[in-house]
Amino acid sequence: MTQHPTAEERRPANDGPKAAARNRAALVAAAREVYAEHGLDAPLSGIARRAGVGQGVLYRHFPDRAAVANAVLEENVREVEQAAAAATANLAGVLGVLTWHLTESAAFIGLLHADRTGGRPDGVHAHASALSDRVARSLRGHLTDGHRLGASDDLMLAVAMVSGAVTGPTRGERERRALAAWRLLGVEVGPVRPFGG
Amino acid sequence: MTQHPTAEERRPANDGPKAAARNRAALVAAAREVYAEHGLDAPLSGIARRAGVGQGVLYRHFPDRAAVANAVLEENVREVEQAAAAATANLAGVLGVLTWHLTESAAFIGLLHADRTGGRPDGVHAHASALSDRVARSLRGHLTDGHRLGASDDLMLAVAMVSGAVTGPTRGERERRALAAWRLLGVEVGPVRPFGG
Amino acid sequence: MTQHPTAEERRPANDGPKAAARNRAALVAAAREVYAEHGLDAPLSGIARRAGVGQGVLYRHFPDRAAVANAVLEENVREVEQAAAAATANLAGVLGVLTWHLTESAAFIGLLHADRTGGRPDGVHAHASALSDRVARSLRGHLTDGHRLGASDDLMLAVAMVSGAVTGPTRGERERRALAAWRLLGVEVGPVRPFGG
Amino acid sequence: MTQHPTAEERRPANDGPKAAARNRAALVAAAREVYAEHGLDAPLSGIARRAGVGQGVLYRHFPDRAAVANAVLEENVREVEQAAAAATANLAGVLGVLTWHLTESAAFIGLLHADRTGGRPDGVHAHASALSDRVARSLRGHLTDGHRLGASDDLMLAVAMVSGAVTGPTRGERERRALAAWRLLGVEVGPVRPFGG
DNA sequence: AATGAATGAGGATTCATTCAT
DNA sequence: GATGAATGAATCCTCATTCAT
Repeated sequence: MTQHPTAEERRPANDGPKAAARNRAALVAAAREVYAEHGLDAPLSGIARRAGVGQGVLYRHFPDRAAVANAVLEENVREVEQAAAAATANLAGVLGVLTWHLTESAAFIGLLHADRTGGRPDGVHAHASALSDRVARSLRGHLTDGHRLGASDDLMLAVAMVSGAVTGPTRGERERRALAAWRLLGVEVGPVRPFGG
Repeated sequence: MTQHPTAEERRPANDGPKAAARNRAALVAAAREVYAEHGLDAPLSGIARRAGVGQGVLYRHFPDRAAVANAVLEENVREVEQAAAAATANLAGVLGVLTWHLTESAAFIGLLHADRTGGRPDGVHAHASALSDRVARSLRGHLTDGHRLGASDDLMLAVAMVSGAVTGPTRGERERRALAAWRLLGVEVGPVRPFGG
Repeated sequence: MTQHPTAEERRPANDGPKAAARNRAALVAAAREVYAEHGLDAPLSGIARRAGVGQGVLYRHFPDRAAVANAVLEENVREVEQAAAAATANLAGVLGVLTWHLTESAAFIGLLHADRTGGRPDGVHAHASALSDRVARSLRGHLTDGHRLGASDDLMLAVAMVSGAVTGPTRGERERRALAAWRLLGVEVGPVRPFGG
Repeated sequence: MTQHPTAEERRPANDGPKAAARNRAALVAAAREVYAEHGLDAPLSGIARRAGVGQGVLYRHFPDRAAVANAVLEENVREVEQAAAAATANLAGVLGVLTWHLTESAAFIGLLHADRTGGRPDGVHAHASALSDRVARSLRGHLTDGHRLGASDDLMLAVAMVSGAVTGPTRGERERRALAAWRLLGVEVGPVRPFGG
């Protein structure tokens, strides 16, 4: 009679190095969802659980809770940068992509509020400032002479304002409010969609 | 089993019932400061400490953490209402007072983001929605025909946008950014000052 | 904001998952002792301390204080059921085992007082009622025709009465009083001993 | 225009020494109710509130929580003593009065469990032992030769057993169970009623 | 490389008790 | 003599983080 391990005995699969990347992606995705549902202060354990991994894995990939938030934001910023770098890019189009991230990602909202003094986990703030700069750089490149938001500072201020407009409402409301906000600012915005979407 | 204070020693002064009102005011003031420094999730113990009272006093005056936040917001809203009710009030003047509160009170920032779904302590949200309505009512009364923000909804959206503009920066920066934000919106705003100030 | 362990120092041993079962058992045993010494309302922290584990471990194994008490009672009831299920079981023998548990386990005393309305932590009561039923079922099976406690209700009432007789006295006294109580009831009881003991 | 204090300004009536006795009685009555509803560990503040007096008054009359419980028990015992001292008293009658107190007073239940080691506020236990002795003395005087519970110890054991029988059930159930318990013990009990009732 | 148990500090909340008025 | 606010210790409970396996 051969013996085979029962389900209870079988150790969780260790898929080797391949799994590492997969786990990291799952964690970032889970974090994005959890942040959307429970805010940036949500327990890390919930993120690990939703990602389907142990707590240890989270710590293997991210040294602390700030690193998790940064990873989520990093993704958003990178997409905006890619949109800005595209051959056919123009300001309206990039703002459309940016607006999409504002409406889809609760964590991204407030990114542009980088100098904030309180309430955010340490480390998030520091990195956020750098990310905010990257967004500013991406937009600045497409700012044409004579644009209503002539100064780069005005442009980022406007982004912060739109961000304020979508803070709070449920996801469904956000796009409507974002577009209304841009309209109040007299700025033309391209279709609200992810880069390449 | 139950408690045994262990402290048969001295006991800090008990200023009697007279102190009640004073303590409540001290708590609200302390909360305002703590919120500004550490955000709405700051430990209640810190608020009590800064107010110079025991933890129990805080709970005597406010049943839960939402009640503390509500008390702080209530003060802000009341001032805006008073400004709106003044005989000589006009929209620009009321917005000036409103803007002052946005720049001075971190807790007030985001009040107009009432429908937010996550991350805020329960109960804050519910009351915030009502407070937001009171602000809307106060402003609406002074909205003149043909104003750039003709619809009341646009007006509150604009307030939320300015709120976004001042979220994050240190206090010194806020007034400058708030005024810049109103300028981008093409809205005239009176002097930024407290009601009666 | 959140936690900062402050303790970059040493850290007690973590015996790994193997310890889980051991810890749970240690907690139940510790709870039994603590209940005996300080009653059902004793602080959970004391139970964790006596079990030699951190507070968190207690909460990992038992969601709330009711669950701890239930786990302790569960053990008592299971032993009675096993005694009743034994091939050679008869009423006197089962009552002997039951009596042993009454005299040894302060938490078990009062289990049969299930409908109590006040003073017990919520949840204990609910489960206690079910446990009481299991005891009743175990005894009923051995109730012979013409027994002095002919009705099953009378039998459980008698158990409650004996329980009352042993409530309070120190452990040494309990067995004596329990036997005296059964004698007053005119019921024959086998040797007072644990099942299999 | 004469002035009269508004309701807000009027200080609570100070009815002088007369009120003292009234307050004490109100506190004991309130304690009895609160104990029945929430158990012996109920907050003292609730007792004061239900008595309609400030917390300070409670502490004026009773030095600590044990004193409150003792005062409640004292009343019960005194009634039993009075029943025992009555000219026409006999054992059945006194047991009827005793039983009434068992069924009516949650605090009285368990009094006869005097040697209990844990869970009760310190000081209750000590006094309870003395009270228990007074009950024993009251009953002993009416124990006739040849009674089923010939020894005084048996008599008090029986009382403890009946006490166990009524611990837990809702008030409505208690009298029924108490009578059933006495029946199982083969003891005749007079009408269950307060002394003089 | 993953798991998930354990630790333990921190923050919330509740009362017993004191005391100025 | 009464009131009820204040104090603050104790307990509950929740996570961030570590680490044996």
